[in-house]
Amino acid sequence: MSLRAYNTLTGRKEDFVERDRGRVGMYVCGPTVHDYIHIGNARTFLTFDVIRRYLLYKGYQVLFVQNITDVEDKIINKARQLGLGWQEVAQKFEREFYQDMEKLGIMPADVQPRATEQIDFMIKMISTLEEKGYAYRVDGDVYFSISQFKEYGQLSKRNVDEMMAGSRVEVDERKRHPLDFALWKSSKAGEPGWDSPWGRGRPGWHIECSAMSLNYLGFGFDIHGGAQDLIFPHHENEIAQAEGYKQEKPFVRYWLHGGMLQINEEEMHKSLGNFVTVHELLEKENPNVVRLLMLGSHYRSGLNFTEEKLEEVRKAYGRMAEVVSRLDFLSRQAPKEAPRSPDISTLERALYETRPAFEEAMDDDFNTARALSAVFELIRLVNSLTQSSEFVLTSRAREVLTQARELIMELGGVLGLRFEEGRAVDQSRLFALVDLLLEIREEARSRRDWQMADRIRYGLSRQGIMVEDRPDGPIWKIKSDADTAL
RNA sequence: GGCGGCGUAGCCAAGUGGUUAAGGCAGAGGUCUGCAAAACCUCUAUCCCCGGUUCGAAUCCGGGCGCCGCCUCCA
Repeated sequence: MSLRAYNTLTGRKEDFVERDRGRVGMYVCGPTVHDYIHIGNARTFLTFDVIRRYLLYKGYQVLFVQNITDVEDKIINKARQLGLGWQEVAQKFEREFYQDMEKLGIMPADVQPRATEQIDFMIKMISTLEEKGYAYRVDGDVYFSISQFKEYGQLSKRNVDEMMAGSRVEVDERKRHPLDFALWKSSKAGEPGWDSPWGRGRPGWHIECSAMSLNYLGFGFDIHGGAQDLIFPHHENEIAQAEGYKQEKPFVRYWLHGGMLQINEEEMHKSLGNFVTVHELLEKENPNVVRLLMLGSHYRSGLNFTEEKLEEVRKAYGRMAEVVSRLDFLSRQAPKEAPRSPDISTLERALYETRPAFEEAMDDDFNTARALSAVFELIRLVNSLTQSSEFVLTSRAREVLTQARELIMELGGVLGLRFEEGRAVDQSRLFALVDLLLEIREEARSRRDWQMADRIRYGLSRQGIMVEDRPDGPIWKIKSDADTAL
């Protein structure tokens, strides 16, 4: 079964055929670093993280590029507001972005260029567009003339003239067409600026992504992603710039767009007070829960984010994590003899059926919800076997369960779910366990139950934990090469 | 006004021409059980309405009703 993906450009699911055999070039519009990223951003980034992971799982060599927009009006405004330099604002929120992404378990991009490091290439593109008649100057600004690009509107399926009628845009009289957009903006004093053929200025927002994707992935790369709100005008403009510049098409083979996230049935807005940043959400929420919530519906659908849904997903994730730790435990146990082996045939069969079901779902335009159901089905069968009263951990059963564990971990991993965090036992928990055992031992000693007391001491010493009884109570230390007391 | 999408169980959500209509959460009953927790089993859907196409429709077509997103910086 081959991979199919919904391409916004054609409006259909299409077979995925990469430009260069076995290699996929992928670009996802990154953040403007003027504030913490919000959970809407997170949804999009999680979506493309999963797509990327699945492509890797399928054996593609993926080159993943994402920009950092570190010069833009919002950053400048924020800096004014805070009385900081624009670079300081950009640097701070770029750092926060990386931290949030890491917490969300999103793989770092292979290349993550900053807009300010690509100015030369943008200037080159704009100059070429100007030479080829796609751009014109007004004062110190340079605009792209959409009338010169016949296919403008192809991605968003808009008729440029019809749009004019219902347009709410305030028309800038200096532009030849209301939808013409800035390639280069002149900078006023105190604003960031670079020297250019058009004077001191800075790039328009749309040119960045064209420049960076072209620079790192080359023309005609495979996947360009973002959320649906970027289809128009941002991605439409990117196509116009890139195809105008190269005089070729297509700029991108597959345009993938994620659906919008809402909070309590409303669009997220600071003014509505429902603006949730990843930073604050992850202060109290497990990132895997957030991810699982997003995976529960198709990436192209709208998604309503609510506290109730979060609560449901917490439980579902708890079930997944629990079965993984149960399997961890069982796979470490010594197998037992049994007169009658438990019936493992159902689970054995499921082991063969789960992966194809998972792949079929993911191959069909990355249907994570359906893929997840295959994993949950496997989990149910594991529980059904291990929790039944007749269950005995024979060596064959252990083998099958270990395979089940590996499969759950692997497929969960393709979706970016991490179970190992819940399993890590940190030192303070280990110490608390030793203390608990010593408490029990003291109770045994006070009952003069020397057998129990010795058993605990011996058991601990086998783990390298030495107990010494002193008049004022026991102390313990971990035996090491230097035999240092803790 | 233009473009796109949605309406499936109490809730969330897959499925898009023929399967017992996935899965998660919640609820009821049951099993297991020293207590607790977990888990498993069973039950709960005339697929928004009305027509049409078809041997056969949740799935395709037409109409209606309801809802949403985008069209402006926006992931």
